[in-house]
Amino acid sequence: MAKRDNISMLVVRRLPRYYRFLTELQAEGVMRISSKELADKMHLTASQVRQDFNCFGGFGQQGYGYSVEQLKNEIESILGLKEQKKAILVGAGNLGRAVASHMAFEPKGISLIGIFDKNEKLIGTRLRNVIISDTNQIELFCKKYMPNLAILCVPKEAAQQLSRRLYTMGIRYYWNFSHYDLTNDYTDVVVENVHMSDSLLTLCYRISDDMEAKSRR
Amino acid sequence: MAKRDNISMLVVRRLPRYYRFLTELQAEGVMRISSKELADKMHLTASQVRQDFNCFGGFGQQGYGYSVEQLKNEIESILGLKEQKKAILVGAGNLGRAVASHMAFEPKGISLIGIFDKNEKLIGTRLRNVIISDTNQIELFCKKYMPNLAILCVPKEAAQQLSRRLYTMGIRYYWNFSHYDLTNDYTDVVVENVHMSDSLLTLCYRISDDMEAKSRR
DNA sequence: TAGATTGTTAATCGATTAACAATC
DNA sequence: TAGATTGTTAATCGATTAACAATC
Repeated sequence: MAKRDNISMLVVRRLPRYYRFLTELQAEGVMRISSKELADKMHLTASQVRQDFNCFGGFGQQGYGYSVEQLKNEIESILGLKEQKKAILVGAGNLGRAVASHMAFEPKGISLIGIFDKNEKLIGTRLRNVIISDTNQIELFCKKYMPNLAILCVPKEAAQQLSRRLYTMGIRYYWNFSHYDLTNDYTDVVVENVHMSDSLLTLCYRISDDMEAKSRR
Repeated sequence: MAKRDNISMLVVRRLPRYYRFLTELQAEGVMRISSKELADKMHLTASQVRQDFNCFGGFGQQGYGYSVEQLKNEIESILGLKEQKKAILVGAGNLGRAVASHMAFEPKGISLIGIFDKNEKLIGTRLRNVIISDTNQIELFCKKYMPNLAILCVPKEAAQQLSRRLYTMGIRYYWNFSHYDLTNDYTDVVVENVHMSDSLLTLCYRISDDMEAKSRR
C-alpha cells in the first residue's frame, strides 16, 4: 500500500464493495481475476477498477491480473480492519438491538464493549453478551475503558445532548443512525451517517418515477 | 412540478434530505427560506440548491426565496409519498424486526401488509400489528393482496431463491438489506440497497485514515 | 516470443460553482 | 423604485472512460 493522498469519497465508498466481492471470490476458490472480470461482476468498468486500486498503489501484474488473496488483503489493510477499535452503542431500542445483534463487528476490528440505554427495563439485560447499562454511567465507563467509536441509535432529540457528552469524553468517531447532524457542532469529528428513511424515500421516488414512465408508454 | 427528465441519482439522493430539513423548518414555524440559508444549514451551496430544485421546475420567487410549505409539498409530491404502496417484509430476524417496528411507513404512503419468516417460533406472533406468516405462504398472499414492494431482510443465501419467487409474483420494487445483488437476475427491477456493513467499513477507513494523518503531524 | 493485462496518461463526460440578467 | 433572490447560462472542476505503452 502506497500513494493515498486525498482519495475521493466515491472511491472510498466503493472499497467495501470490492472487499465483499473479493471475500466471496476467495471463498469460491478463485485465485486470480482481471480488472475486466471484476468490473463485469460488479457493474463497473475495467478502467474504473484499475484507477480505483491505483489510488493506493499497483496491486496487479501485467498480463496476469490481480491475485484475489493479495488484493483482498491489501483492501483489508487499507480499510484498517486489523486496527483494534473499541465501540460503545447508545440506544438499545429496536434499532440499537438490531445493530448490536446483527452486525459482524469482530471481522472489522471492532469490539463492542458497552451498550447504554435510559430505559430501566432494559438496564441489566444482555445483548451479545454485553450488559446494558444506564446512560448516566457513560462518563464513568468512558473514563475507565476509553472507547474511540460511538454508535448512536437514539432519537434525534436525544442525539445533540448525548453527542456533547461523548465528545467531552474524547470520542471522535461516530456511526450515526439518528437524524441529528453532528458536524454542526464539531469539526474535528468523523461521522458516518446511516439514514434508512432517506434510503426508503429514494426508493419511493424511483417507484413513482418508474410507474409514471411506464404509464406514459 | 414540471420538467424532470433523466434526473441524476446524486440529485435524487439529496431530495430526502431536503424533505427532512423542510419538514423541520416547517415544524419550527419558518415560513420562507432562501437558497443561501437552506444551503448553509445543509452544508451545500446556494447554486446547487437552486439547480436541484430547477430540475423539477421553479418553486421559488425572485427577491423572496422559497415558501417552506410549498417547497415541502412539491418535494413530497416529487417523491411520490401520496401514492399508496403495499409492502411485504421477508425475514423477521433482528434486522427485519427492527425495520418493521422502527420505520415510519405511513408518512411515505407505504402500508406494511405482510411479514414472513420461516422460523416456526415467530410464525403467528405479531409485529406492528401484522401477524408473521410462514414464508411458504407468500405466493398465496401475493395473489390475494398484490403487494408492489418487498423489503428483504433475509440472509444472502436465501435472497436469490426468494427474489425469484417474488419476481414471479410480479413484485418489481425492492428495499434490499441482503448482500445479494438482485440486478444480476432482472433488469426491469428497481432495487434500493441498504448495506449497513459497507457503511461501517467506510467509517473504519475514515478512522484509520484520520488516525494515520494525525500521527503524521 | 506472443498474448494478455496492467498502470498511467489523455479525452470525455457530468456535476458543481460562479455569474448575471430577469423579476418579484 | 431599490434590494433581494431567483432561474438559467457559462465556466470550472472532478470523475469516469478510452487509449496505449510498459511489462509480466
